Amino acid sequence: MGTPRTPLAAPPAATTTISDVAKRAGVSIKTVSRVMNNEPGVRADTRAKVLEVIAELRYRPSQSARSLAGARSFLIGLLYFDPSAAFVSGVQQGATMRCREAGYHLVVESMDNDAHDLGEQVHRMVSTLRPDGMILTPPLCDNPHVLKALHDSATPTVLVSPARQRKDMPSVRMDDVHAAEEITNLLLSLGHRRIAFIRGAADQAASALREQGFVKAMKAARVEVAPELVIDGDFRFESGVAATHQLLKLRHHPTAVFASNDDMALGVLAAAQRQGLAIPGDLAIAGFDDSPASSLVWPPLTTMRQPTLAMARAAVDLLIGTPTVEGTPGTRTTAAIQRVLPHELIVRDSTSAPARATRRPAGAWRQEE
Amino acid sequence: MGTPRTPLAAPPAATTTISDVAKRAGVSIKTVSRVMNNEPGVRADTRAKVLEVIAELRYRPSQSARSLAGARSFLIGLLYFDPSAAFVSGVQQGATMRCREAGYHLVVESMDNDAHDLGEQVHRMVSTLRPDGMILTPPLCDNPHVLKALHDSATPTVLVSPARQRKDMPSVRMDDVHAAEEITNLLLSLGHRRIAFIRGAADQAASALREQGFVKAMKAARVEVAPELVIDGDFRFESGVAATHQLLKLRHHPTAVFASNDDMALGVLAAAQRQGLAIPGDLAIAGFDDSPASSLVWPPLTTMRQPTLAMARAAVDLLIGTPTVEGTPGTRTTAAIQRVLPHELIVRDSTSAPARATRRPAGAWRQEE
DNA sequence: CTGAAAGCGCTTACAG
DNA sequence: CTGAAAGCGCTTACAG
Repeated sequence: MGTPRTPLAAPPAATTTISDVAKRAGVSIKTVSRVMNNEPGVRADTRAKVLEVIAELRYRPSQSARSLAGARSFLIGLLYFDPSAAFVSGVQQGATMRCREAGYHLVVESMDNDAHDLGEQVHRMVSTLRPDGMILTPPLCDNPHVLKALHDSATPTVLVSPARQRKDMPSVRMDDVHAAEEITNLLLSLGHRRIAFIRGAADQAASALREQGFVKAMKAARVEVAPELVIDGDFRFESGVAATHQLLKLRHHPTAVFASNDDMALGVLAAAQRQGLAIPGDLAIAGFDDSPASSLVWPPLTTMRQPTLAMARAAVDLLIGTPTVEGTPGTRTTAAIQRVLPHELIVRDSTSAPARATRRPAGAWRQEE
Repeated sequence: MGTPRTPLAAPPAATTTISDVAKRAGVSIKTVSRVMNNEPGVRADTRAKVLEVIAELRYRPSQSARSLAGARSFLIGLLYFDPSAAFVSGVQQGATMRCREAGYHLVVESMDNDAHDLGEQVHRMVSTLRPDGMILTPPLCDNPHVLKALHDSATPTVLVSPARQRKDMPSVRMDDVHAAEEITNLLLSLGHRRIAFIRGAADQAASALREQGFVKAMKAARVEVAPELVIDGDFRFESGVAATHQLLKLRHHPTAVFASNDDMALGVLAAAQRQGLAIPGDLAIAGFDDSPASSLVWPPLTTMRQPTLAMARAAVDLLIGTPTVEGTPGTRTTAAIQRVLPHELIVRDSTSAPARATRRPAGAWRQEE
């Protein structure tokens, strides 16, 4: 070791190693290692002494050394595409918190789902970092190249909200069908009968599930699902706007709209207000996601909160083998584990009973363009 | 070294090491190391041969081994608080991309700015991970405990948009004053004279700078800054709503509002529309941030795009010593480097000239509450 | 231009 | 219950 260039007069930057602790505690490095890893077979007083020295010296084992010598790297990888999604933010937030609690660290990598060498990129990351596990979010969790690279390298992987369940990888998800039913039931219970539904992007798994929930609830209530009220969308604001124009052209308007996500619901809100409709009186609107923007408009949107934080924490637990809250042993079994976490209906001001009595001709509210 | 059994046929799951490459290429591991690290002093054909074998074997050096043996860990840490902020998303996105390009990895850690043991948490992360550098975002980049822990451990650190410049840590920022001037000038050029300004949170550096820019532009245009039109806010939606109520109580309404950030501008928009004002005709609104929500409302907000991605990339470059685009050598000098990156004015539909001609009494538009 | 040796700071078998 | 030895896969000085 050369002369470490000391930045200021303060502390000598020389790092404390396991040997320093061993020497000071009067034990071998193996014993210190045992204490660090909570292994059994150390006398209580020896353990206490070692712990004391560790605290005194502020010793922290080197992740690199542990990783190189042992079987664990204490690194969890999170792969994502589409950075803007509030969904990914939540997952990351939950994962980073759980990782810290467990002494792990989260390495985040943003990858282009359409990159030609995506598999190679994943292989590179995994082989250089040797993470103890990987967490994949949509749409990466359904990308065959990503999945193959991870499978080939035998990296433990957890999928968050995947479209398809896999035999070899556990997954964590919410119940989209049931959640969509709940929203629909809310609308029904408020007295709505002509309820429009705006579909999500066709290539995303959640889209079909949410529509399924909508239809299920409508049927259960014996309310007709009018074909002209079920409109294609793509999860984007603009498609919500377009869908609204289409809906308002109908002779018989809907009194409520359930959009498959908040961005589209926001589009409905904007377009409807622009046409002079009072929300929720003339048109009740519900979204899905509880995105940040959903509470930054007036009226704030009724929506469904996804358990993103909880899903992420569960994913980490599955990876590091921590028993979860419910007592599910987080063992690395080959059986396809699938954890379903509870969602939460967020009722805000964009939904109310249809204002039949106080209904006015739409023209009275129309502003000039 | 025992009998070198050459495994060829079946794909041995054992990871490829530098020795495998060396053997196959007929050179020493040191030469492979040289090639990997782009060190000079390797004959061109030797280098080519090694590179060929590396590709053939899909060899990737172990981050742990490199880190343990050498001076670099190839890990960059990103510390953040307030996960919801679109700002942090952008920074992370830029950092993760730049890291991958440079062969580094981004370790993300979310920390509570008010944690009592924050300094200890930072120390722990740094001493166990030995990152080659850390990136701090507000408000962590101004937290004395964080700064002290990083300084003490001699970890190269770059601050993104800090309130105060430090001698020992370079920073990356945008020009808030100038950006605010630009927005104000846009409003002025549209013909507005009674322009309201909503302040940001008092404890954040950007707040004062943006107000400064507003005042500067107004003075330069010789337009009075009416005291009753400058209102306190805290960067949150609700404060935008409150400010609007206050402004609309005035006998002499403003024709335009410049809110210090988008969340507040969204509050202004919601409150104004609720009062029956036409936006932008009755009231032009401008925000700051180009948040996702800013384009998910009607009318979409005129705002200022922060160079978050570029700031993050610049931060990484400063840390890993890559020459930046502009040719600034990213050396680890002790001099306080301060990079200022260009912002971008985003003009959308929430701003227009004041509709004096078509002005109607506000009462005509007021809806019942 | 190239390589043999030492060692980074831990954990993994083993012994006792 | 505890420890001495070997080795993980690289890079750092050194030699030549």
